[in-house]
This record gives sequence, structure tokens and C-alpha cells, in this order.
Amino acid sequence: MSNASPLLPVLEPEAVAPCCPPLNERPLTADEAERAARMFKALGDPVRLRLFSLVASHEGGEACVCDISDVGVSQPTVSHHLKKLKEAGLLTSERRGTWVYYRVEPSVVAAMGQALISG
Amino acid sequence: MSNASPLLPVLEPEAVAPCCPPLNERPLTADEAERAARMFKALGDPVRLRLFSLVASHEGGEACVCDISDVGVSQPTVSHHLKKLKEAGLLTSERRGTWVYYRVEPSVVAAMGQALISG
DNA sequence: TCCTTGTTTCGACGTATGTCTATATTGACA
DNA sequence: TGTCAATATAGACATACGTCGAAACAAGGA
Repeated sequence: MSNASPLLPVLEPEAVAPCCPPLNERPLTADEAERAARMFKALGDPVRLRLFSLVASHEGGEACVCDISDVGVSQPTVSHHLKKLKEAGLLTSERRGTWVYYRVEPSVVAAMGQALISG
Repeated sequence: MSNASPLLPVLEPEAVAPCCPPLNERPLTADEAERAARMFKALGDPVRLRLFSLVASHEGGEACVCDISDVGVSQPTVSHHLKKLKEAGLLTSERRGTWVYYRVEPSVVAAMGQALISG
């Protein structure tokens, strides 16, 4: 991560197009595909998709890890998947005291949806 | 698959919701997640995403395998990925003479998009 | 300070996946 | 029928991935 000065905010390409252009607009470049595939891949696991849906549908738009249970895998595995979703830019996390809360990144998710809807 | 009589058409859940309910409506069940994740997973590979985008953006909404080149992998690998996209319900294929044409399944793709947009 | 609870990291293991080359299949056309 | 071009399948291989139990880390309370 570069030490960006707050005095010179730079709009990075990722910020403008968190996902990709509409998939039916033109063939994706290799780079675009690489970046977008990372996001789709994150939702491409049943457990992760359940976790994501669980957070997205939880009241307040966020869920504590402690709210999550009964997805059928061990707690370390839950943590591992949450990390993956975070790395993909779909979730953010924040520690508040003892608990860690996850919430969805609406703009990124919406961009993924747009890429498909237009397609 | 049950031998459904054409006289008694049954609307199967899959037909109604090719993908899944909006991800923020309620936590997905294990079955829903399993089915939906299969679709997202199909788009979770850079090469497959490029292939999909290539077909989706091609004129007439369809592309011959012969139109596909320069995705950086061998011809058998292209064929393998197209098969995966087909198995996921995102593409259909039809042989016309020597060539095989692939086209996107709009309803399925739109349903995936909706699941995200509402989310 | 020590304990307890919540969460993440580590290391290992089996399976799934993407890729290739070689081969088979399909259809058009001499 | 035989040959050629387009596509698919088979088999092999390396790597990625999901999972677990054990251990580490973080934060609050006795």
C-alpha cells in the first residue's frame, strides 16, 4: 500500500469500477477478468455464499462472528471464509470490544450485479 | 428427475428461481447456497469470465467457438471451460454444421444479477 | 495478574481444478 | 469412402482450495 497523502486524493481505477464493465458490452481484457473473477470466485463457495447472505440479511447490515453458527463447518473455517470475502472486497470488518463485526460493501456488490444485469 | 407428465406441468423451484432469492433478504439455506454458488463459481475463473463476456458481447448474442481466440489457453481448455459454463446453466450450445455456437442464458444471468442488486 | 471467551493464524491433509498433449468424434465435401 | 477441419473427450500432472485440530492472539473481568 502506497503512503497516499490525504491532501492529494487519487481516484484509483478500482474505485471507479469496483467490478468490471457490463459483461455484454465488450470482451473483458485479461486484467479486468482477473479482477472481476476474484469477486465472483469469492461467492462461488456454498459456505461463503451462506456467510455472505447471513451478513447481508442481518439486521443493521452487519453481523458479529458470534451471530454465525450452523453453517456446518468449524469456527476456524468460518473465520477463513470471512477473510476471503474480505480480501475480495465484498465484506469489511471492524472489531468492537470483544466481538468482530462484518458488513457488506454495497457498492462493490452492486457493481457485480450491474455487470450481470446489463449482460 | 421424476417422469413429469406434460399434462401436469409442475413449476419446480429451480424454474422459478434460477439463482436464488436476494442475498440480503434472508440467510440462504444450504441447498440454495449450493445451487447458486455453482453459478458464481462458473464465473470465478478469469478465463471462463473472458469466454462468457466474449459470447455475451458478440454480435447476435452468440459466438462460434471459432470466433474465440487469444484467451491464452489451448483449444481443449477453451472447450473444457465452455462446458463448465454450460453445466452451470449460463450458456447453451448448438451445433450448426461444422461449427458449434454458444449463447448466454439471459434469465439465469439476470437472476444472478438481481440477487446481488437487491443485496 | 490470571483466567475466560471470542477470533484468527498455523500446519497438515485430501480433494478439486486448470492446464496440457494425445486421441476421438462429428460433419462437410471430394 | 477417405480426408480434412472443427470441436470434444481422456488421461496425466501440478497447484489451489476447503477443511480440520491445535495453538496463538485480543480483550474484558475477577
